[in-house]
Amino acid sequence: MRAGAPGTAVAVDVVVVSLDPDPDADRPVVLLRRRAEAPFAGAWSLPGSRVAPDEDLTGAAHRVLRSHGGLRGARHLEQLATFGRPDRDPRGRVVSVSYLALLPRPTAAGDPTRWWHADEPPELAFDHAEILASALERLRGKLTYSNVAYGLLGDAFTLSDLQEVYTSVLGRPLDKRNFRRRVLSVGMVAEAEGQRRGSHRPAQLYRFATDELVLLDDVIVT
Amino acid sequence: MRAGAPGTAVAVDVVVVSLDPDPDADRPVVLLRRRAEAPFAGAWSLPGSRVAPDEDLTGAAHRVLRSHGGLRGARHLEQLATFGRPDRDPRGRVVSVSYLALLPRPTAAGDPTRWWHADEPPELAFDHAEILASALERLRGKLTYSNVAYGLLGDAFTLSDLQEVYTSVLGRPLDKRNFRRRVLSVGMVAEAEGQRRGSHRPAQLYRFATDELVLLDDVIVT
DNA sequence: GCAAAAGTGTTGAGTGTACACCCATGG
DNA sequence: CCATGGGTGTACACTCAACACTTTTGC
Repeated sequence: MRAGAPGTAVAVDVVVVSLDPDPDADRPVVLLRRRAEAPFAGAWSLPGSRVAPDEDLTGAAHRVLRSHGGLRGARHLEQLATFGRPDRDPRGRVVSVSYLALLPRPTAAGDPTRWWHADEPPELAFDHAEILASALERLRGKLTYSNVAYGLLGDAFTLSDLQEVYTSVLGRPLDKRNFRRRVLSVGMVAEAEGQRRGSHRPAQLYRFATDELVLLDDVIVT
Repeated sequence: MRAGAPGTAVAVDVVVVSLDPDPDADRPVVLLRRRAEAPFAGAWSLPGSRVAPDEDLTGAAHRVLRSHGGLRGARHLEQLATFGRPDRDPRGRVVSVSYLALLPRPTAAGDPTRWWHADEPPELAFDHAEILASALERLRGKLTYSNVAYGLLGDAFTLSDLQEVYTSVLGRPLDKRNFRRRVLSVGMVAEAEGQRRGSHRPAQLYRFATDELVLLDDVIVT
């Protein structure tokens, strides 16, 4: 592929983030793909693709998600930044538009992809370590002043689930009473029908007031 | 130019923002270029350029600033977003990486460029109206939680100058005492040597504590 | 009855907001 | 002495942060 094509190519790379399903892990995970060929053979990279000539950038990002099997579950996709150092790809000039995708649970990932803890990634190809870092920073920032958390939760969830999203991504504990008061008072979530049962007191289910990104006037956590 | 070149081209477009020097205007201004040729002949566009094969994206943005005469005075340059609708340029596929540049005063602009009030731009070519709008939104946001204002002020300025930057860009008045207390308490500025004199009490000069972008823990204005 | 997670209020400290007058200079 | 912008302090309302125990269920 790309045998000596001249000029500048445009690609998208997608940082696909979810949460470790182990309830005790409390860590975000990211989908990476092992590279079989040079350059960076054996290293891991973000899933990505060249942008087709008549394809929208967002469309290309969606295609990358689709091409990884079960990644239909993405509930949020946003553009991050564009990386264009001339030497970032040794094969030639490739400008990379990066995207952040969020999904509620890691889908089954077969070779050559795997989920990694986002805070301890393996050796990454190209400038993908930089892209990953900026994605995580953006996500942490947006949690505090928007409802992006919807990208990491299903349609119905408990307030403990929601709090777990926050503690996992931010990497620190939050006070339960203050957290609940806050998310309810800013109107981010509303009660849904039903409860979740377990070997303990049932928990009220909630849903997001809206499934679109909303920037909040107030901040959830400081 | 660009006679039938296939594939995807990459360009940068720069939203150059400053403040109307008329002290009563209190409005941000933006540099636009009148298009002589099709497409969009007669319309106005953001200054921009194709990215050269061995050129960094940031380098291309700097080159665009340099190529417009006196624009050496830019004190801030940051990437905004990348626009890539396949049909955004009728001549062929061009992906545009947009940048925001700030400078303290509008420099002399000769044909075919002119400064326009940013809130009442003329008819714009391509998707440049969208790019301009997102630039202004980003600037307003960053004023509140960072020291970007340094991009719109010289090395020494009075606190009234600084407040004028805020009221111009945000488009609303701010309480003088609260504003001063805030910018001083977050350590954004420090006293400089000297005063500015006029037909009134002299004003203490200040400078920014740092000339690099700093995200603040606290917010200047709500 | 035990384990496990859900759910719930109050208080004190600190911060944000509103507000009006005197000061120093140039002309 | 007048006009112009520069500079300053306080009181009140509100918000934020810290904190521990009871409830409901499954087993």
